[in-house]
Amino acid sequence: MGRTSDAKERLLQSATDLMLDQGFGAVGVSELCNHAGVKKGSFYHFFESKQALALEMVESLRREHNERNESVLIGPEPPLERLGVFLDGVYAYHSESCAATGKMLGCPIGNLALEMSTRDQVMRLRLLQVLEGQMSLIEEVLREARKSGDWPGEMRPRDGAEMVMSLIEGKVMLAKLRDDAEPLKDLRQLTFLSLGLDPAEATAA
Amino acid sequence: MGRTSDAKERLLQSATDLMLDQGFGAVGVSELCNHAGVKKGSFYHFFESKQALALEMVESLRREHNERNESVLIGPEPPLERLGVFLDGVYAYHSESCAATGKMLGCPIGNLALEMSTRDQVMRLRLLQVLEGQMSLIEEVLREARKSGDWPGEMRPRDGAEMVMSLIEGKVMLAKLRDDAEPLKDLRQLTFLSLGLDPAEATAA
DNA sequence: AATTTTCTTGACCGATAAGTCAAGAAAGCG
DNA sequence: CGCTTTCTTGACTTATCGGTCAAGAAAATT
Repeated sequence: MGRTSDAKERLLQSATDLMLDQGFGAVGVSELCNHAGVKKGSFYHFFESKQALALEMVESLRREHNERNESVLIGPEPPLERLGVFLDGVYAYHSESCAATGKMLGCPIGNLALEMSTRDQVMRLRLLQVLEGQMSLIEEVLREARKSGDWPGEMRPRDGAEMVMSLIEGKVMLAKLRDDAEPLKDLRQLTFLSLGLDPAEATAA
Repeated sequence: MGRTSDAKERLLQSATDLMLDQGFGAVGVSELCNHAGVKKGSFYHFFESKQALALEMVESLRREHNERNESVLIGPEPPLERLGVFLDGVYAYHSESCAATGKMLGCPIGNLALEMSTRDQVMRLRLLQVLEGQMSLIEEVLREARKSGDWPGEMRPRDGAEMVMSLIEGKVMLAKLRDDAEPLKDLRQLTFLSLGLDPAEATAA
């Protein structure tokens, strides 16, 4: 019933394009509308506020993120191999987006987190959810690696997952500050070393 | 010659108070002036732009940061003990500022880095300088630890320093997303484990 | 005391911010 | 076809943004 439109999808796409680069605050509603080829009135037909748009954007980021991560981190392969592929994927992602845009954009979640989480509790909790979801996947991988004997030591899988996540976010921040994705190239090796694993051996396992 | 004033210092102080909480973009010049008890005309007498103010703020952050870090990371104590004290200091800092403000503000440098570094190259390079300075100190500590035999293994001090820094920034981000400084409590232990050290033993060393 | 320099004040600028609204156009449905 | 619902349009509001300016007040210098 009624007219159909893909304006909402275009707005969400423009939001990810612009806000992941410049941040939430630096992108105006008008700018967003221009980029999407939509008039401001239509914007407020689909979203009750700029914040609401951002929340939907995060939700779609979460879905996308989660889908990709699950497809990599869950599977029949040995757990540490899955983790390695995941870590290489982080480098590949940033390397490609860096080459495509000419800028090192950084982590979509991390960027929004540091910009907004002291000012917007709803947003903070959503972003936390995304990160916790990702950590849970890593935790499960580490749990399996412990069980299969691939990951010796006494570090708890939960703590290990937090460590891996922190290492990723920290390194991505460094890469962004250097405007260069190359610092992420050794993410796999660095992470494996931090977990107390021999990278060469763990990859072969 | 001419009138004297501490308005500039008050403005810089207000800037750290407000921008470290809300970010650069979210704090207006007027808000800044109100907080400092200074009229806008005076603001532009001392700073040629809002960006210039922010750059001076970063410079003062750098000095303060560096002073504190040098006093902890350089000294006659065993290198790993110094590193341990430094890491505990990170927790202490955030724990106190969190208790004082009721909010987990996160890393001053990291916050500005993710907000501004894709939009302002000058700011990006300044912030990078601060982080590189901090990493150099850690690198030197690791170099000494390697030399004295306290830190075995083949990880290069430079890579170790990057790892430690990434771990800190990543964990601080997580703490900020959780609005709680407690995740930083085990920063020392976690870092030592990542470096391939037994935390208990390294502390005793 | 007179001069000169520095700082302060408050009114003001154009631009842009997020958000509103009423009227019209397009499509789906009976 | 004709009705109804959904989407689009563009003009509009109010507030705030970063920044300017000219004139005056205060202090240091001579």
